[in-house]
Amino acid sequence: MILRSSNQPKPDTRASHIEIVITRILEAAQEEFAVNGFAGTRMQVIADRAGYPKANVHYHFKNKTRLYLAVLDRIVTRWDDYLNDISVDDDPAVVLDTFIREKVQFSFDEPSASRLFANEIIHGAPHLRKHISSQIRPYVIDRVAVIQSWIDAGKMIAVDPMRLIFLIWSTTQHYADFQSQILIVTQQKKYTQEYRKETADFLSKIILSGCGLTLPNDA
Amino acid sequence: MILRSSNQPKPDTRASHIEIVITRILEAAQEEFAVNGFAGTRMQVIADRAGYPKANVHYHFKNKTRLYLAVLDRIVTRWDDYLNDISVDDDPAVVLDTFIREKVQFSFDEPSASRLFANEIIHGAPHLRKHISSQIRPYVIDRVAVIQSWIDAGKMIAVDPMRLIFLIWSTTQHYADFQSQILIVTQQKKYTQEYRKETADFLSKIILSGCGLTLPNDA
DNA sequence: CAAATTCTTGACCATTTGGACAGGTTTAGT
DNA sequence: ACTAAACCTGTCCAAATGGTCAAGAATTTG
Repeated sequence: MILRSSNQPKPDTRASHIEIVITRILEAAQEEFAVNGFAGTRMQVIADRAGYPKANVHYHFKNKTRLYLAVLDRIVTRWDDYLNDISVDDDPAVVLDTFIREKVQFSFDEPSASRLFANEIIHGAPHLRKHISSQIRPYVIDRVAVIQSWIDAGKMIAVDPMRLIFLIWSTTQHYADFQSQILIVTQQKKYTQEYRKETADFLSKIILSGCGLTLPNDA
Repeated sequence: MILRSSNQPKPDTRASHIEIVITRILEAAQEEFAVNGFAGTRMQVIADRAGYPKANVHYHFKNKTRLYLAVLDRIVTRWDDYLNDISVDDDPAVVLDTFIREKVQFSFDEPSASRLFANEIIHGAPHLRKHISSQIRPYVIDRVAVIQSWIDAGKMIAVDPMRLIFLIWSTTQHYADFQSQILIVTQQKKYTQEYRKETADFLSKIILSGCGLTLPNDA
């Protein structure tokens, strides 16, 4: 009795199998690149981590640089998914609160993505210049305009909108990028669910307060 | 006529000469390590940058790791010099303002030091664990106690002191670590004096405000 | 079912790079 | 001035590593 695979949802057809292989390699690569940087990462280690021979990795990704770019691209795409639209009519407090909490969540949920990104920027963003000027910059300009309109409408006190965005980025990413330092200073083994929540609350509260804002449902 | 060198301040005595050599190597190494990370940095490039043959670098520093540690140690020492003492009797607004401005200045003045440090932390602080737990942690605990006493005395609103310190660290260091991104987004070639000043003003203002503080001499 | 295409992998290689070393040079001490 | 110690550097090398390749296995196609 030969089982034709077509009656099942093709659990192991060529395409889907490759997809799995690619994903496993990308995930392994992301962890390694995040921890060791580009130069410090060994193709052999990525291969081992993914569970394939090194030559297989080189079959799917022409070379180390291409693999790195693929990882970066994957991170950036997922990053963009987080970007929500905001409008002049929204309540600044609600928007900023949501924004801060989403960023905090991303940092805690995908620290290696955040670290890899940070690493790339620290080293001069050699592979991200284009993405920054074509994607991130327009995004920032857009948000700046909205925040400025809030200020003009007297909805919040006058603070430089772009630096406000940088401030939110830096404070939220800090918990991923500087995780090792924070864990040592706070003497934790890993972030607890409670610590994550209190961090989000703290950041939201102090930043909103810095903008002269309070959440609608606040006491 | 033989010039005895003892009347002059020995401009080229052995010790002082070595000092110069060591310093030049350390400076070159700091720049390279900051930009390329430990693994990505070539001893040859450091030597070239310092202006000595590679073998000379290896004479003064046993190996790459020792050189890296020496650079790190130099940074950490200079870092510690920035740490000013604070007391319960001080005005929170003044202390925080000073602290923020000093950190901002350090970021702008020594970006490579900040980046190298950040890099080390991102990669799990393999060479700084001890320093963090023996130097940084006590420092933080100390400041936390003072801030808490301010809160207890009603001098500022209740915010988690340790997270406040992390917030100041992250926002100030951001301008060094993420310099490449900020310059692209703001379309600058380099930070101007004006940008530096406005950044310090912005951060001081929004953070103090977030703590419910205002500077004594404010309008 | 046979051919063609795609995927997998062990073995191998060229290059890079940290570092050793020996011999030469300069400085300090007496 | 002479010796010993410290410093400098050209040359060489072993190890590590990204990447190649050819042959074999699996899958799709006609």
